[in-house]
Amino acid sequence: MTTKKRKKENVSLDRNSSVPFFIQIAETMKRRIVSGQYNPGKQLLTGEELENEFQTSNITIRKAMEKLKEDGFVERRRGLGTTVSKTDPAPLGFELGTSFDKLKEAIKKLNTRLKVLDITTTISSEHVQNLLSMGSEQEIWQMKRIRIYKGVPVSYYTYYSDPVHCAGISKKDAAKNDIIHTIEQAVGVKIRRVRQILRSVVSDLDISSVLGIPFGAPLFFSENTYHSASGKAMFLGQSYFRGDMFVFRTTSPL
Amino acid sequence: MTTKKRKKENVSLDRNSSVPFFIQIAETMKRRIVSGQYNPGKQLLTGEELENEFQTSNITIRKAMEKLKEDGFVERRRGLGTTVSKTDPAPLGFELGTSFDKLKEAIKKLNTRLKVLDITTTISSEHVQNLLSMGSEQEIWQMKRIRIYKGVPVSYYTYYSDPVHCAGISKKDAAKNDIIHTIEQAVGVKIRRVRQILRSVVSDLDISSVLGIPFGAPLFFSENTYHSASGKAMFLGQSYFRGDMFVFRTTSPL
DNA sequence: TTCAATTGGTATACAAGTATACCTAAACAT
DNA sequence: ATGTTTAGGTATACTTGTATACCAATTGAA
Repeated sequence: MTTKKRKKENVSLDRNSSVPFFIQIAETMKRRIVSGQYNPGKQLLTGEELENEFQTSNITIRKAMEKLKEDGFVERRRGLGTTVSKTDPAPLGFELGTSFDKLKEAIKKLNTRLKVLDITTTISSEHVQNLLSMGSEQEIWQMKRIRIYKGVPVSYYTYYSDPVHCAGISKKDAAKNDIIHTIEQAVGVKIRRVRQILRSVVSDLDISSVLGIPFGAPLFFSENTYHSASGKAMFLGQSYFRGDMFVFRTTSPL
Repeated sequence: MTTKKRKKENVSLDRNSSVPFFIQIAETMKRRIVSGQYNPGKQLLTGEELENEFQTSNITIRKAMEKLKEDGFVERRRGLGTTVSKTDPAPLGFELGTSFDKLKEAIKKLNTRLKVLDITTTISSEHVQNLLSMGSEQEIWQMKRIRIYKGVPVSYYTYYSDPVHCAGISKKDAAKNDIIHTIEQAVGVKIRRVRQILRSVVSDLDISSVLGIPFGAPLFFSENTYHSASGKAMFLGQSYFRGDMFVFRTTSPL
């Protein structure tokens, strides 16, 4: 064996993961390619080097590269090697502002429609009860809807509020873009402050089913509480945004 | 067969996923539990119901429930059923503001230290070159570092800039919290505007290795460009934040 | 032509995930 | 006591992912 290539060797497979090695490798290489770590025009990355880097076998590497080939990221030719073909980063996306008012404004501009999935009143979780300062055995009004862009669901919303005010909200009302306005009118109180938290999470089967995305796909999770002037939380919204379709953008003067 | 329980049946396994069914189910149930969809005190969710809901077999459901049991979310007793035990949501976390200045401020308050992984100059990707308006064959200065909290890496940063200004930046300088200040001094220009985009992504092997998290774990990816008064991008930062440890929070008056 | 490099493939072996079908054990109500 | 409900388990069979150790085919250079 000739010592021609330096070892890299700080990356290793996740042997606790249930995700097959060849998928782990394919995804990792995909990100390296789209982030420009390999010269797109030509050459690079031989099977043997990859076997060494990821400490795995012929077959596993070949399966990984087959997947990259299927997905159109590389071409492979006997005797020549593997060449990077496409280097496209993300496909399409919506850009949203991070502060609530900008988010709302940005979302209005999108050419999307809303579909109400259901409106119910149930006993809800402690977490929701606490956020809305409601009693533990009290029923709560709950509305679920999705946002659809070109026939594709892109985000999923659940809203909670006091049933005594919201019982009269119709499916038609609930399908309107400006849900806060609808609620304000139902509750009879002006919303003066919104508290928003934003998390990065992955999709489980419930969300995958609604949004039609794979299990484990990245998501933004946003939880908003809407407060009256007196500071009381009137209304709670939980939203999931497809990570492959949404980007939050801000420009800050320093 | 008695028709005692209504069908739910809109959720289905992701049969294209490489993640085993029992993991998909366990993760889905975990989220249902922590989001309070099952009464924590007692009862609920029998094996047969789950077999029906997820359209799978005895063994698969049992493996899923074993996993939930291992993770401490349920207890199972023969003849009685499965009871929800803990309902803890997320463990610990940092709260960051979404706008850049708030983020910077929030991060300073954290009791963390920075470790510089390496400083190099290389040919970088088209994407980085474009953002910094540099020539395609031009070398670029690159610095990688991680933020460590109680011995655990929590975020991973890569910075790019023009090598003619940054060549003199030492590892010690690079380990300082206020990297913008360091760069400003090196480049000799005041930064006046920051453009930030925030994405939700999942970890690949490269990031998993650095942050010590599982493959597929959720992450925030933030890309910041730092502009001078003239509008020129002087500096580029790419950051990954552990999704299980960071929350972005804003409060907006309406 | 010959050789080295590189992708592609075969054979064998083992482990894990899953399905089907059936059986066992504990708890409780009647 | 008996039966129902529910978790736990067995047996068999199939598929997929992976490792090891080979071999085959293509390309280009010496």
